[in-house]
Amino acid sequence: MPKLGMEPIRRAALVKATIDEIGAAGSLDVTVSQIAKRAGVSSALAHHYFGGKEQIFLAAMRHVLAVYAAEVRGALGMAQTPRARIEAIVKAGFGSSNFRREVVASWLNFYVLAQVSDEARRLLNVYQGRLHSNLVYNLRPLVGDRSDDVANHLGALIDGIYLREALGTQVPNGKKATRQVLAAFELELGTQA
Amino acid sequence: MPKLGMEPIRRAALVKATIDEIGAAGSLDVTVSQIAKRAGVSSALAHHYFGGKEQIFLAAMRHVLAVYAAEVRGALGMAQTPRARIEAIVKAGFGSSNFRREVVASWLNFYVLAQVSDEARRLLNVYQGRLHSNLVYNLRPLVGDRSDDVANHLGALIDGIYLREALGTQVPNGKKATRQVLAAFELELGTQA
Amino acid sequence: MPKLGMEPIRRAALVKATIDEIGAAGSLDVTVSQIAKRAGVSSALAHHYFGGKEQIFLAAMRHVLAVYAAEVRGALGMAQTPRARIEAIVKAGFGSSNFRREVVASWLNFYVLAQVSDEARRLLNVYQGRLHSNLVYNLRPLVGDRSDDVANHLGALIDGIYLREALGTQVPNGKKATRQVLAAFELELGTQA
Amino acid sequence: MPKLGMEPIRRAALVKATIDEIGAAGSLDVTVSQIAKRAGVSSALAHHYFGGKEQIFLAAMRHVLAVYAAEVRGALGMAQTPRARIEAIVKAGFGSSNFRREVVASWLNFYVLAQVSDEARRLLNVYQGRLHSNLVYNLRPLVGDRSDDVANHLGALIDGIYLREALGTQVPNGKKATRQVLAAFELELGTQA
DNA sequence: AATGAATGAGGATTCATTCAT
DNA sequence: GATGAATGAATCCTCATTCAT
Repeated sequence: MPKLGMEPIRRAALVKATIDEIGAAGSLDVTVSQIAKRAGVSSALAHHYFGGKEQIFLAAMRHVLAVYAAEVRGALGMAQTPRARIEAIVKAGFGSSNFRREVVASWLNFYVLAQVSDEARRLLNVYQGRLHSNLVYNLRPLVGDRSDDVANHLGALIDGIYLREALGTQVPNGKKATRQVLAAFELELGTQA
Repeated sequence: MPKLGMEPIRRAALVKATIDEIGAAGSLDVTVSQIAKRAGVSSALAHHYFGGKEQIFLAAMRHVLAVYAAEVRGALGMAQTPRARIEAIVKAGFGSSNFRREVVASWLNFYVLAQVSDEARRLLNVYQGRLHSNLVYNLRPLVGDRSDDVANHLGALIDGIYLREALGTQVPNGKKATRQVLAAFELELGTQA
Repeated sequence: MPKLGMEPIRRAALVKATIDEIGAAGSLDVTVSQIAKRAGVSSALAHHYFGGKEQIFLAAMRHVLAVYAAEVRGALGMAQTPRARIEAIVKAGFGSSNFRREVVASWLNFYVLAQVSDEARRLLNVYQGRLHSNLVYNLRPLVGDRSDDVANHLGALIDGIYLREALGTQVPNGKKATRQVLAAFELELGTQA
Repeated sequence: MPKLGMEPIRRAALVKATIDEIGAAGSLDVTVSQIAKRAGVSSALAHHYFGGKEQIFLAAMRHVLAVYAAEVRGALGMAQTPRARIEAIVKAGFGSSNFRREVVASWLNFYVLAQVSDEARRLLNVYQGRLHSNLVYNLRPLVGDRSDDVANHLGALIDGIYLREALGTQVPNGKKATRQVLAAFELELGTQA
């Protein structure tokens, strides 16, 4: 029983299904049919709405990045001091939702996609740029001129620790990850005195 | 006219071809035929020697990790002090050979593979463990008890910076990357005083 | 906001769009969606009006034949003598409108369709029969008993020359084509003397 | 049980199957799978040897044209005088083999293909050029300067009559077709006197 | 040791057609 | 009267893999 205005609903369902399917496979080796079936529609419809497989992936990537950005924004909103905001950004990155199978898989595969797809690389750089800006802005009152360098340090450290936690043999430990980054942060602050 | 003792030569050629092909594609979406053609043999031979596609990938992964390990070993051999050895390890990771298209592609794709393939994850953990040991061992004289934490800090930072350089919009800059990690190292040393 | 009496307008638009689309593709490999989009309606409507793809094609074929028949009729109306009427028929066949991309494509594809579709073959034979009758009728005063043979000669020659002009490497030249057929006509007349 | 040197055998079988399949369908709406099945191989093999559907069609077209050319050559070889050679060319064109379902279908569809595919148009023009040369050459001793015009007349007439016989309601009649063209030939000769 | 031959399984994509609104 | 929604069935093409030689 076809209704009107189904498009946004279907698109959302397909994006969700794509992320889940990538999570289940661990890679982008996912067929449009699998995605469509998980979303409860035909593969033809997926093509109808997105135009092709690559665009489905990009939509999924956009979604993951948007969710992450929203989490960071939410965390920032509650923090009052620069220092608290830095901590909020770090914590947000290591929230348990970011260690869910499908989110990890999405990130890793987006890294791969970014090598080849201009649009994917662009999206990734936008996200990294925003994170960097946030850090720089809040670091300025604390470390002044060094805020750019420190932001690079913390930003890269977040990525590196995320990678290790995500691919380690043990269950990812967000708390420990957060602690590690904040320790580096304290270190940088200590040099100010 | 088949020669004797061709096996190791063929295997090496196929591994090399696999890495190059992954580099050219940016992903593991490479066909055995492409690999075989690049190696100058038939695809049937590739199967004959490796048994299947996954095993070809694992052999390639082993090769990349081995080359990296050799570079580190080589760099360590020339360094006399713990501090020099730490620096050598960092520098080795950011040598220009590690930023070659195909090496970057290999690493990123091995991360992806590691989610799914037990053998791949094992290989990755072995490499990370060895790197960690090296760091811990050489950090001990410098930071004592904290050597494990510091090694985690530096190890993750190396990975994170590598990722950002590899996927940035600019040409990767190994010198800058090295400087960034060593700055963090100095920071950690500074706390000793 | 549907209007009343839209049906004939829609049908005409769809027939026109079909012919144009066949012209653009050069073949019957055109989708109902393409046709419908060109006509500015939904593909569902095209089905609604015509019942299916084949019927859309047949309607287009009928249209092309009807236009051609009308051109011939128009030309005949102005000619006063049998000889002038023969010339008019020939000229009408090689008018520039008949060498438009989409008209050529229509004819060639109708030949193909005529092998398979009974209705298409019937339409084609009706057209050929009418042309033949016209020729025979007007040839009678000029060549008497031989009018049937001469009509076959001229009719086939028209088709053959049309084919060659339409598919040649050069831009079709209706004047030259006309001259060639009329030369054959004169030849046939000459034998009377 | 794979043998060596199968390629030419498979190619020939696939070309034959293509022509037959086009004949059965009456159009180029034939799937690679149908063709392959008729040739007794997998569709994958068809792609392997030809690269794609269009190339299969072109190979089939080349074959049909080559067969026709061979028939003309054969007929020409036995004729001693220019006049006999003209007659041989005409007769060859209307031999019963050329009215076989699949040959007719091939020709009609190649006309269609020639509008779109450069290679197809080229092939068709080569064939027409060769026919024309043959006619011109043998007409020269008979009609002198007019040989080019007469060749055009006869060539186009052959095509036109072929078309009408092939698409008529009655069984094609090669004898009658031949007679018709030769009558036009006599007409042209008569003007010489 | 090495390969040409061959294929089954699948995968992205297209499309005519249907249907509820 | 008209359409957006939806799909089943195909179609081209690819590819890992097998096998006889």
